[in-house]
Amino acid sequence: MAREIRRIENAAARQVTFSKRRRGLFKKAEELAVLCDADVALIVFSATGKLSQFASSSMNDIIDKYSTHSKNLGKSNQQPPIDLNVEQSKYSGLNEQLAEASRGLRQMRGEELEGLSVDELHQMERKLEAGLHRVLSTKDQLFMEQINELQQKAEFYGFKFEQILECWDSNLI
Amino acid sequence: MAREIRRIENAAARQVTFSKRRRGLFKKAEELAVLCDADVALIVFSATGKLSQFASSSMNDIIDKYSTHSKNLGKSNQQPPIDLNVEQSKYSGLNEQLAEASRGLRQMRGEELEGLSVDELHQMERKLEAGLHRVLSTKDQLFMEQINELQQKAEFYGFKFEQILECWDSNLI
DNA sequence: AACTATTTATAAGA
DNA sequence: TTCTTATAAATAGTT
Repeated sequence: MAREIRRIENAAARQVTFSKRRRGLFKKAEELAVLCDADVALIVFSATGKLSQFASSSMNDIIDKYSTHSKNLGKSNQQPPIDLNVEQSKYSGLNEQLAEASRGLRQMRGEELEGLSVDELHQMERKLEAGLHRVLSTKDQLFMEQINELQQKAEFYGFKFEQILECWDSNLI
Repeated sequence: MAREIRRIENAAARQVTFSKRRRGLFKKAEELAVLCDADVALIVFSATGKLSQFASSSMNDIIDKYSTHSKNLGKSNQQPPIDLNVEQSKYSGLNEQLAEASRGLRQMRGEELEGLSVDELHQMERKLEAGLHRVLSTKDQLFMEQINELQQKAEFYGFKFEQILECWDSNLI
């Protein structure tokens, strides 16, 4: 049953549909970006105000490019004080790598199984497991690196900030 | 006919796919906005630089809302003082969850396969895949949350730091 | 969350 | 580009 495209009145149903469709939408946004080499930014606020976002490169870059393109002399008064664009682009690169790895697993799985012997199936299982572990550890490592970097950044600025406040309190400045 | 999600090398095919999928993506973006009362902004630059956009309300409003949301720096010291221990404990909780999920997958795999029919093996493959995807997305989400938090923290302190340096330079303090 | 019946999207070919 | 059609993917309704 095709559903009419108008606001779902029942709040619970609306929430369920939101979850399902949001996932689908983000997936397709990423697919478009990868398949067609497009630059895609997607921002979604739920009815309750929760933000989800996707950007194939850096969200800030895309928004800037958009602002220029649409001749919008507008504000965009925000430019990150520290270099967070670097973090973001690094992160989307990570997404690509993960997509790649997952694709590999999917391919490995996708081969026709009907013709194979039990032994061959067993081997395939092993390959699958090996692939899974490679994916998980690659991913772990990348995430870890990024988290460490951000943590250091937070620590650094946090430290500087505290330091300055201390001086301030002591009337050193 | 499933197509691998990687850049389409043939330019003509890429263009055709871009047209088709872009249409689909915009349609779904609008449907999500209407059905679920969400605020949605979608910006797409083709590989050749052409802009397409959709916004369920005003693009500028959504971008502003996004900017505020993703870097809520403006107001005074409302950000929690830096507490990296919290981050770390959260992170180790995450590791536990992952270990758990992986164990589940391994168990699922570990059953004796010799006695099973090809059909049953097929089913097992499907379960494995489903499990893998659940693991990956749970993990993604948790990492994502953590990264966002750290990013905001880094942004906040970075911003404060810059602000203070500016005052300093202007001899305001 | 998981499953299934349908609908929708889309890849390939014309 | 647009149309057609076979197939894959998304999702509405249900459990």
